[in-house]
Amino acid sequence: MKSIRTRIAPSPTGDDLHIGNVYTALINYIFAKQNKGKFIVRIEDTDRTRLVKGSEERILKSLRWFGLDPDESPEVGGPYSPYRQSERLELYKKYALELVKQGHAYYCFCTPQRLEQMRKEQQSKGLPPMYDGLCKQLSTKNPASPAGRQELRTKNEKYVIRLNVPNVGTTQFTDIIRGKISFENKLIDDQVLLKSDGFPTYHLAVVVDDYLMKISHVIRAEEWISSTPKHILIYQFLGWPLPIFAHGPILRNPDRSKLSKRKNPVWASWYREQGFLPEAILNYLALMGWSPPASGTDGSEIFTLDEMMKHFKLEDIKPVGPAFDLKKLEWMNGEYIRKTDNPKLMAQILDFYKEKKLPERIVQKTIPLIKERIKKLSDYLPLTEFFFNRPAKYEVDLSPKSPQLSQLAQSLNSVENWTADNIGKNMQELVAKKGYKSSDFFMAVRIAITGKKISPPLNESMEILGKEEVITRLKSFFI
RNA sequence: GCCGCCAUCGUCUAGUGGCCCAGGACGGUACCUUCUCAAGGUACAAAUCGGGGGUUCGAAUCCCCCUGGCGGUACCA
Repeated sequence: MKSIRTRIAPSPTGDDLHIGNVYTALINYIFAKQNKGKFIVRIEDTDRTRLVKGSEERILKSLRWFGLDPDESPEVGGPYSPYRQSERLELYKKYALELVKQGHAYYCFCTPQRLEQMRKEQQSKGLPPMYDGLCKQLSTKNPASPAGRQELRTKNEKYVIRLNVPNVGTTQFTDIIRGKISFENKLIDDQVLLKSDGFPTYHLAVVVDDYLMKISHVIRAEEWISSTPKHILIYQFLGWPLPIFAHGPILRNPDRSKLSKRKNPVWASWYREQGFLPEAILNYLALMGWSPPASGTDGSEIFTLDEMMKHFKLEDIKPVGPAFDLKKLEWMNGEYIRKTDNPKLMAQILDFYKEKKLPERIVQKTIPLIKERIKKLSDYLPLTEFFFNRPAKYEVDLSPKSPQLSQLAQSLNSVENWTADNIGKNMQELVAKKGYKSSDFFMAVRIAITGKKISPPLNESMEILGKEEVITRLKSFFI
């Protein structure tokens, strides 16, 4: 069997790895790995105007954070280097010229202004905006080689190379996820292949690289469906075998438009900074358009990458564009936090707040108290701040409770063995002896100690804080 | 406009002709537990399977039309 090779091809034009790319990467990764194949990352940096500095590094870093480690990439190299398109310019040029030589592509000298004008006219006539083929006619009128057309022009004049799409027939392909899809050739535009700055467009570069890098399955998002016939034409003109295509859904905003940074957090870094765990995000993403089969699994929506690999089938992905639901992601993240063992969770929290340099001793003790109370790592500090600093303000005015707090301080002073159990017992006895209303009393204590109406369990918190500190905090209300 | 893809609870989905007057999960509501909040448990509400036609003894499941949503329509990817 032919070896399976998949790839993702992010372009470094944004802040970081886009969550939609994470989704595509996940599917490509799973599919490659379950077939003992290779997962490749290729950086598509052919748009010089939109290039964002540092973007590539952050994309690669985020991919590592998710554990979706590529077998070949600009970082780790591989047998088909380089994996950055800006370093492969000669290749694209070579094949573009070959297409020109065969008459499957031609030089175009039209200016952006003319193109804009042309489209305007077409639109006003209700026609689909497409290149009108002016330069193609000129080049065919000239019986010399199409390349000769270039010589007719002044040396410095800018040109592009366009794909010569036949105006008859149809181009079709079978998509693993969607079945047969076909397009009429006469509706396919003479796409620019090589830009005037010498860089290829996506359409040329993707075909050349996928062929040269022996990509077996092109698994990408739905937005590429309508350019696929252009790619197929290029494969055919160059006499190359077609890869297998699979177009997954694109993630949607809650309003169902294509997931965008204006309406939803999209950068991997945002999720990291919010304290989402990479495993949880991947698990959540896996559920977009796919679900574990009823047989062979317990039907749980919580599963590891390994489990997913056992059951995943590319053809089972649903083509419907799913809305991204942050609420469900948060729930799932909470599930993962609760599943994490305490030492590991402590390490994650310490790392998450590394610039704050939280004392490990206290963090360690608080873990059991907050584990089932946080959904994201960023929920930790708001809940536990009182362990590290005395409350700066109190949510309720405690002055009317001063006598009770004073009694408590006195009573607590007699506790010899400062444990949660003993503290609890001592307080219960005081409540019984004095006939306090217990919910009021404990709320007052809670606020006195933590500053807030909502807190981790009181007794345990007081144990961690220590007798001296607890009494000091109580004293501030009656001295 | 044109081309293409898609269509089951608010959301993610199960479901491939009878087991479905549609199952699960998130979210919501109520109750239990409880010194707060969570977590956990139990229950409830929530889809006339977008609409209309077929095919069939029988359709969420197959076919057609309509509608709607989305994507594409760049010297962006």
